Amino acid sequence: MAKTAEETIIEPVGHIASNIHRMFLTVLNKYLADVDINRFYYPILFIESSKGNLTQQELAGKLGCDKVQVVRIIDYLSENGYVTRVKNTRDRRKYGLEITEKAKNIVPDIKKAIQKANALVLNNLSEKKIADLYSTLKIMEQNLSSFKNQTMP
Amino acid sequence: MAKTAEETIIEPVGHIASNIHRMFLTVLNKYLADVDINRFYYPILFIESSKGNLTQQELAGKLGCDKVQVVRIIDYLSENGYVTRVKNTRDRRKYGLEITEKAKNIVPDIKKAIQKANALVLNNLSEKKIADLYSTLKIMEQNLSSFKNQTMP
DNA sequence: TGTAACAGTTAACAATTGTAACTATATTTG
DNA sequence: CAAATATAGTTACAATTGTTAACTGTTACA
Repeated sequence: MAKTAEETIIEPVGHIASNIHRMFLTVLNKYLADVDINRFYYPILFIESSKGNLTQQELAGKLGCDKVQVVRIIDYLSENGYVTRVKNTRDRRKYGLEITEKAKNIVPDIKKAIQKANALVLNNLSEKKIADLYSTLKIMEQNLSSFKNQTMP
Repeated sequence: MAKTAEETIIEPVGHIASNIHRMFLTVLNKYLADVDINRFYYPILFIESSKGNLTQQELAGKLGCDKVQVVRIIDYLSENGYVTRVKNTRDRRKYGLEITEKAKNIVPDIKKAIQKANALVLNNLSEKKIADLYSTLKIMEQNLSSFKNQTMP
């Protein structure tokens, strides 16, 4: 069946993932060409749905990135008028993230664009294949993040 | 079954892909910590298996990136003594890419590391799930690249 | 011969990421 | 309570990547 390791070049999963990621962003950007930002659409949805009760650390957890990257995301979104930082009065180290009216107006567009881009990339795949894909990707993320939290074996 | 779009935040496939890519590279680098390069392992395998009959353009096609990025890859690999450019005598615009002895020595390590990283990220997944994943990812890549070659619909 | 196409390079700039060191605030603990 | 420690967020730096345009040298072809 399968060739042995010596004969076949196994494509690293990360390499495929990288290509898909890059192309996906290009598609999403074309669908959202009218919006005056060109990235970080997805964090806006989290901030919107959390109704102000979301700190930057929590957002980092949801996005699977580190807190420095979140600072960059929030800087970018607030510079462009989509998000504001609101000091948490109980714990003044924290900020609650809130979206602006400007952001609320484009949330439906973002959702539609993500759906449309997802539909494009998942074209020619059955419902079952798509469900399997998501569950498989989630398992992969877990495998990798549990490795990250280990010392080397 | 599934919630409607208004209720659920659909995670963009590209976002998942990005996280997997980033974590995968970290894993691969840890497995190859002894090697004095920290990226572009995968291109080495292509160059090795092509026995000198591979131009930079062809490599770009195989890797799914553009020729400028290939220049950077080959610059990096040749500066570190893993690859040499050999002028094609028939078409003197082209170079044949060849790997050095130093590279040949680490090819098995690279293959093992990629296998190991793949095995890690694909842990807890059956053979069938893995095969499905690869075929699904390939379909996704095709969907995206056919979009790229279109004018906007 | 002249013109277009191709392979590869260079340069410039924006975007992205990783890391470490830093400020300010809160919590723990002796 | 004071000192040590932890947490939330920021800043700064370095390396990488993406993208585009302009460029050299070579080949194909009309």
